[in-house]
Amino acid sequence: MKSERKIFADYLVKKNLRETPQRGMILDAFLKIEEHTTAEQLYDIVKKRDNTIGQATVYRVLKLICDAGLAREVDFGDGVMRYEHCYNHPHHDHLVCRSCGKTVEVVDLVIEELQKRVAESFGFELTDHEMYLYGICGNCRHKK
Amino acid sequence: MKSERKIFADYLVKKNLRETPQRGMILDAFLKIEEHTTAEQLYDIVKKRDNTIGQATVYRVLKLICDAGLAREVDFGDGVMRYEHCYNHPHHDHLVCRSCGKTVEVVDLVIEELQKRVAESFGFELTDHEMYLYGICGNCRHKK
DNA sequence: TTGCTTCTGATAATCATTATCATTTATGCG
DNA sequence: CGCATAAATGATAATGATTATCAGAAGCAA
Ligand SMILES: [Mn+2]
Ligand SMILES: [Mn+2]
Ligand SMILES: [Zn+2]
Ligand SMILES: [Zn+2]
Repeated sequence: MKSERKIFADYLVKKNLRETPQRGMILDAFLKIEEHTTAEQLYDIVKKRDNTIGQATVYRVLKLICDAGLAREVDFGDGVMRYEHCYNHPHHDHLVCRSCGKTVEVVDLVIEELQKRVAESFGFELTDHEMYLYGICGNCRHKK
Repeated sequence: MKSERKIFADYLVKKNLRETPQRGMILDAFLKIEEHTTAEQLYDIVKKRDNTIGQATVYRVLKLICDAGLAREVDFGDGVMRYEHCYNHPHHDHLVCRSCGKTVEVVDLVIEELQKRVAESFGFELTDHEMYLYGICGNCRHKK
């Protein structure tokens, strides 16, 4: 938490951007949330502290947070972008229940290695990837 | 080609929907395209044959074609949905060049198997998945 | 202060997709 | 064949998340 603020401050300095109350408040609110969050949800939270804040600013700061390496976009394909923590949250993929929407963060090093190899076999140098596994969770299966 | 039309016709009958000139024309145009195509691109093609056709109809028929199992949505994350053939085109994932946009269709049975296992290890029954590998293709690498 | 630049919030614009609705077209029946 | 009913179409408006615009506020440098 301390170091995230430091990273963000350093990023602003490096980019010749200013540290403002809004930027600080939005960053703090984002860091407190452990779930995957939309700009709208973050806006609602920040508004409670300062109801003069504009949602355009939330979108703008969220972009800065991503650029600073503290957040990552997650796209579950429902038309709304979500954001998750990046710092001290190493790369992972997502397992999503088609029935209740529950998500689990997963990582499989063998898959990651094979992805690299597949890319290379076609002459590509892999830079990143997206993998979403969809299914029915145990809970939902037992209900039916 | 013949069998795709048959599948679509059967699907319409099963769902009590009518076979119309527009539906036939849009399906034919879609089947002729081998690339990943947007609704807009398909609309432009169909319009050349019948400039009275509406793009809402293209969207509607594209949805029918998907439901009939002849097309699949592909989301490269650029805000536009693309469609690809499904019939006689077994499941595959996509390798996309971040520089030139070139796409390669790939499939790795080991990865597919591991995906199933990862899901099961969390109590999920895997129904489907999305995997996009992003990188720099050989061409683009040599240019730089 | 005084300029100058950056930030912000309100608002309008964008853009792919969906919804609405009046009109057209197909179908089933007497 | 008319007529009633239902489905399909095309034009158009609406949607909704995100982005652009722009006038005013706030910070900074001299
Ligand atoms: Mn996550
Ligand atoms: Mn494909
Ligand atoms: Zn579930
Ligand atoms: Zn390339």
